[in-house]
Amino acid sequence: MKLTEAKQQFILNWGVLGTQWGINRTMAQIHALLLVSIEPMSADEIMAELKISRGNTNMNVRELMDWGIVEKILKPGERKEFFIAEKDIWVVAMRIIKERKRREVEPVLVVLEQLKEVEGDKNDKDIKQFISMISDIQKFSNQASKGIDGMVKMDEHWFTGTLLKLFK
Amino acid sequence: MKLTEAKQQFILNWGVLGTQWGINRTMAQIHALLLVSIEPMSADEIMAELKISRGNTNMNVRELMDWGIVEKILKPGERKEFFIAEKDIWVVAMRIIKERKRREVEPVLVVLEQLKEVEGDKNDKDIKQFISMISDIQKFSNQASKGIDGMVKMDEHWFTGTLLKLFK
DNA sequence: TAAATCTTTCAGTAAATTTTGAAAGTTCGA
DNA sequence: TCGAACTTTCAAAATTTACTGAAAGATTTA
Repeated sequence: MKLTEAKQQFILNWGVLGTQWGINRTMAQIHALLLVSIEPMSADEIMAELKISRGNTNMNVRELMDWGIVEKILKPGERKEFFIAEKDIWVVAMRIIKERKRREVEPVLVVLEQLKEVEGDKNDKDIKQFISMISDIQKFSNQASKGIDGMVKMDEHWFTGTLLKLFK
Repeated sequence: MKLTEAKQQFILNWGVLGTQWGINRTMAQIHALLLVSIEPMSADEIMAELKISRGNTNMNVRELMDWGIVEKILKPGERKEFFIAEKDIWVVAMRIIKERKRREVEPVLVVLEQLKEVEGDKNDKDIKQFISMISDIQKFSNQASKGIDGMVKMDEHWFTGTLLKLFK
């Protein structure tokens, strides 16, 4: 398999994985494309490579920047904007996890906290079991958070150097 | 807030969270409903509660059973089938994580392994960076796996007893 | 300040996913 | 072996989500 083809395969697979985890296909593909691209890419190049529209490109690149895993850079003497992805996979993963937690999980936790204040006799069997269920979810969430924090700290230099870091 | 209302809120929120993580809304809602229901529920009861069709109910309950977090039970003398959810949140979470890994992540890892066998000079800058990117993803994936396994073992009795366990 | 070049927005369209409901399938008791 | 009670299937419809492309907005340079 040629390098170009391998990169395409990578992009395609990354797109599918994204879809399954609630991330839109194009966004995941642009991310993959930038991950395997040494040079920063312009919107036009991304459009051409993935065969998508300008609007689509713009929206998803912006979203990737919101997630903090893609950056806009300007080349001296060039009018166009170029984009690069954070190449350190560990950093990428942690940003994604933190962001998803903040955006999606935490709002639910706020609601759960409220739900615990359900009216009625706290000794009532039904109410007891409901509160206990909610508490367990909260406990789980806390444990998971701690686990992840542990992972963040886990040997910060676990990965061997790569050429990719040229862009850091 | 009344218990009934609180349960509804829980179900709704669980549904939204599911959607964001690539799980269909109804499936997440049925799961939530069974989580907060003390008694096993029949398809008819689920349909009525969530206002969904028989077909939809059937498909999603089956899917939940495939994930190993909902079980079918038969009541003696009853023709209908009833369903209960695994109530231990820790067990639920671990099943989901393991299943998603198996179904969604591992197939990608297989592809990645293949992609490392890209043709060409392994000293070529482009090829080097591509392989190194793939390797980093593999390494990350391994570390995460280990981290999760660690969590599984982490104090297996972290949670205090709940009435929910009556159904275990 | 006008024109050229590039970016952003968003209404309309397209694609993907989910849901329905009726028909077919199954099981069981009489 | 019939039919009542229930479950499963799946084509079509509904809904949700993503994408396009043209127009408006911004920025730079001449």
